[in-house]
Amino acid sequence: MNAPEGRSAKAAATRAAILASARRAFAQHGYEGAGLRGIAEEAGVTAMMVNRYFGSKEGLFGEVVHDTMRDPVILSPVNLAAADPARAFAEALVGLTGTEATPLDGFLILFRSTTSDTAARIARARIAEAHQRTAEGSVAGEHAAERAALLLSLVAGVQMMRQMMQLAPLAGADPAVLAGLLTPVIGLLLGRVSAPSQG
Amino acid sequence: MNAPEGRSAKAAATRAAILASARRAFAQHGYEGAGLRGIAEEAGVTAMMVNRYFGSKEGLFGEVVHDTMRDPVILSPVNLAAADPARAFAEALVGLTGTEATPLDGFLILFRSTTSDTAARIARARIAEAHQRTAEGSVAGEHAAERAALLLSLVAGVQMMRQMMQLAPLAGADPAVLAGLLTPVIGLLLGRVSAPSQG
DNA sequence: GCGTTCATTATACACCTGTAGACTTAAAAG
DNA sequence: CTTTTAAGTCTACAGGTGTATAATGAACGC
Repeated sequence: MNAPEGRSAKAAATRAAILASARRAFAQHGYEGAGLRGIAEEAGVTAMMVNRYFGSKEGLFGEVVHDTMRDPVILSPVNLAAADPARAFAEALVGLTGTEATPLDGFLILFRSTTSDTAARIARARIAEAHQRTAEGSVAGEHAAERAALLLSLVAGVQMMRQMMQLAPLAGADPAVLAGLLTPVIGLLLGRVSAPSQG
Repeated sequence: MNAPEGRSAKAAATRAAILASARRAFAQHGYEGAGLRGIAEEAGVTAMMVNRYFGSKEGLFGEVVHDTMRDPVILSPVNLAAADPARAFAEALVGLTGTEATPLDGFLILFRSTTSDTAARIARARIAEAHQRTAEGSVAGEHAAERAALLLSLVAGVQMMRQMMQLAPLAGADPAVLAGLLTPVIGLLLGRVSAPSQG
């Protein structure tokens, strides 16, 4: 496909391949369930390359999490700039297909890796971070912290029921219907009342 | 503490001890993360007792899931018989402390075990089952299937953010506040409008 | 009493895990 | 060409996993 120019370019490509493979593996099998040999094989190299480029499995996981969580998780400011933030939010949540690499991949990785103490600590810190960002920037009204937490819970729950449990009405239903149902709920949690607009 | 009468009574006690230990272990570390030796040690026996009583690790997991999921998961009919179903539902959800064995332990076990293909299949079937029960028995109005799925997502999300991610506003906040915030949300999803009643 | 039965343990096996060190191989520099 | 440098692999090790088989030891029926 693309011919690398030098050895260092190839090295960077290998590193990226490992990272991509690791992201998929961690999202699917969790921290403990994913094996270095499997990750390396999917990247086309040996398991030792992981240790060469990332020091250890823990180091690789940290890099993956850092990489995936770099962009603001869900509540990107673009949603709030819309005329109807709740509807924009709902549509953004529903619109994510979940099959490809989405910003919510990070959620899967974090939740699937909570069984490991090492990964759980990282995951909790990331979630608390996202929560604080949500509470400060997106939620209005009283009990903003609680509202933000519930909003985060809803997003996480929907994503899990869809991606992990493959619940039919969420995985294969009409996105418009889901968005319509979610809009008032999210509006309630955001503290910004949105027009019902159903009928 | 309690003196067993015979050897068969002691055997039953051992079996129960293994089952209880396994439930805790699976809920905390997931299917793959939990080790038979650890489960057995916490039950005060050797790892081989697990195979003796349950055949294999997979058999043990199946028994644990069956045992935990025996009672209706969350939407017990008692909630719907209340004067304000949404509020009763919200209070029931918030009231679960999560530290002891609750009906929602099953959720944790299922979600934590989705990394294993074997366990994932069982988990999906159980969730689909709970969804159908919810959609048919508790949710009113149009798009009952989608509403039930979103309600299940909310419950699962709250429980995860609290038990797995230990998000502060959910893990340690005032239950009354959370219930007050959740009531209208749940009412919206149930399709039964509940009185605001926050004055 | 003896012999049987069954709960329980001890030992062992084959496999998998993450990782360390020595080795190979190919690209760059002289 | 030769030498050097770094990417990549091979082999191996210590520890863990689930599990099968053999041995132990105490409670039961006779």
